[in-house]
Amino acid sequence: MKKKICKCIAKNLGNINEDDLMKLIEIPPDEELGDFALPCFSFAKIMHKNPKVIAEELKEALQGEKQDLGIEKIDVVNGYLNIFMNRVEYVRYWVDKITKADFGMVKTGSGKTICMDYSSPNIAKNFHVGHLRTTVIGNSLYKIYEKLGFKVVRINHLGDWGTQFGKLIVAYKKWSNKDSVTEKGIEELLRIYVKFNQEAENNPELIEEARSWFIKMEQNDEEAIQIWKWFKEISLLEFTRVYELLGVSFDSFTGESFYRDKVPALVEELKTKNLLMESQGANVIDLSQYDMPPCLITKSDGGSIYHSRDIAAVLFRKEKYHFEKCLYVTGLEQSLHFKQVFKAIEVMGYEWADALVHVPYGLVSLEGEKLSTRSGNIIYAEDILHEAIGRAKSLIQIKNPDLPDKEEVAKKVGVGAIIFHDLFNQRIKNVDFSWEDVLSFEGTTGPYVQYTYARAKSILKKNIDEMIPETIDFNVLIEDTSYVLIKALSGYEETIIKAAKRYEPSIIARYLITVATAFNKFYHECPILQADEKKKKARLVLVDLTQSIILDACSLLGMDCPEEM
RNA sequence: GUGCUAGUAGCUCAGUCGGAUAGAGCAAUGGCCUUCUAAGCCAUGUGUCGGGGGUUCGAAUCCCUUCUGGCACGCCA
Repeated sequence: MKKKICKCIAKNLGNINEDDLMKLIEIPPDEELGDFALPCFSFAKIMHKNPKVIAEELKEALQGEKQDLGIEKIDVVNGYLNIFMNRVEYVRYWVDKITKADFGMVKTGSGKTICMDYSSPNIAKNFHVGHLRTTVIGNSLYKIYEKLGFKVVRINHLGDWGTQFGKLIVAYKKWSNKDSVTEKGIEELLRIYVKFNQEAENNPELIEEARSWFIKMEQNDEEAIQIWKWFKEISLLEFTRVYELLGVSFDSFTGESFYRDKVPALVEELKTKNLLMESQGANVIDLSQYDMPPCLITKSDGGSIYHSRDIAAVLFRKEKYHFEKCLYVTGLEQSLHFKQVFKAIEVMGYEWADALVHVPYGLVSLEGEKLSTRSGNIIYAEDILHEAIGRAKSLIQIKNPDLPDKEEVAKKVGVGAIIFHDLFNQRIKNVDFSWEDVLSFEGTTGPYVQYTYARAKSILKKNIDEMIPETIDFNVLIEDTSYVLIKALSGYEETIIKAAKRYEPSIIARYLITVATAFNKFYHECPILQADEKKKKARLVLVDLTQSIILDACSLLGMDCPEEM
């Protein structure tokens, strides 16, 4: 619709092309100012005319083609050309489009592959609020890209290799035993890890001992590997519980350890390409000409480090998956690390280096303090989820005690609240964790959206015999409240594309609020069951479209919607 | 010190490839359940868009500068 209008305007303006016009045309801030608007100020200079005059001339020029373009009325206000669409035509167009399979969207991904590295918790540590963010953001981006027709490879790049396991082995041998770890699991691992760090402050020899155990691991020492494997299994058990609650899964769990035997080949390649430099006993890639600190490849003790493992990992992924793009959903604090890794790939001569994207998110703190396992200033993902589910359960008890499947609904609502809360603001914002915010179920929250869905579903259920009619009277849907709702629904495809382009699930979350708000107003003002047949039929179609878009958009966030709540 | 990042209503934030009176939610106050789920709807108030320059017909948005918070700057990840 917009395109057709642009074409016509371009024809009349002469020296402006259609694409530029598409960008200029905007949606007015107010319903009373029409459906589309063209500010004519930029033409004033070129044409040496008053913008008002230009707008008037355009208005005249378009008069003849109004009907053809589906335009109802054209106004000129303050140098703006305000275009009012014929509502019946507009409504018909969008209802037709959205009713089609997948809301009539175009699959732009055309099967290309995107690798996504997210969640990636560290073994032997608890899964906390911070991990929740990368997991939920990553999962949503996966759904969004899949929706657009990309093939996404979900990689959980487990933090399962590194000096910390040397520490853990030392700590295990000194302060724990098989039975305690078997019994208490990750909790025990955490306890001895914390103890190690405390002891090491006064006893640096412990660090040396830990380093040598890690070297043993890198040399495939049987005892070291056995303990490490055991710790890994214990950790995965806990992570799996959280993933199941969240409804998140992965295609690959190849973590850092998987790349340990691939680092030597990388070192060779770097040597051949004359990129490796010795510095203070370690091997580095000098990046000073790019104003970056050097990128560490091997430590002075010969061990690999996360830079080199990340480089080895991306080379492997490119080889295996032939990705079009590779995303890393990690904290903003790792920006420099990824800049270095990406630059390393570039200087190694791989022209696809620009396919690597760091998708950063802000830091989570607790009462203004950094999260820290050691000081106990920490909140675990599982606790948050269970707390929210409990909250949902008690609300159901009050608001809808006769509801069947209370447990199931409480789970969907509680988890939905957490996911939505985590995705509602831009990724980059720092978050100071607050129970009050997380457990809020009113206003711009997940439960609000789910509630809206349940309302819509409930209406439809009461009209099972009232099949959604093929032909409806679109005139019913042109009054303001319905029209605003349809306009909101019509923005779905654009919203998904924007969210994908900016790697920003919050755009979907905000969109859902817009749709839900428009629907709740419609719900309040336009009776359906009591309306006459003509109105009832048309409104039911609108309820059905709204319901299906809410459900679909929620799924893009990784959120479930109960049919009743 | 260098770099990255954020600064918009009392609080949490949208809006930032320049455009019409800067918008939501929370909190506060008042109204709406004999009508489709009140986890809802409606109404009311709040702004040096961190400060200062500049570009422009027009700046929260672009450029410069400055202040404040968060973070990162080689043998942890």
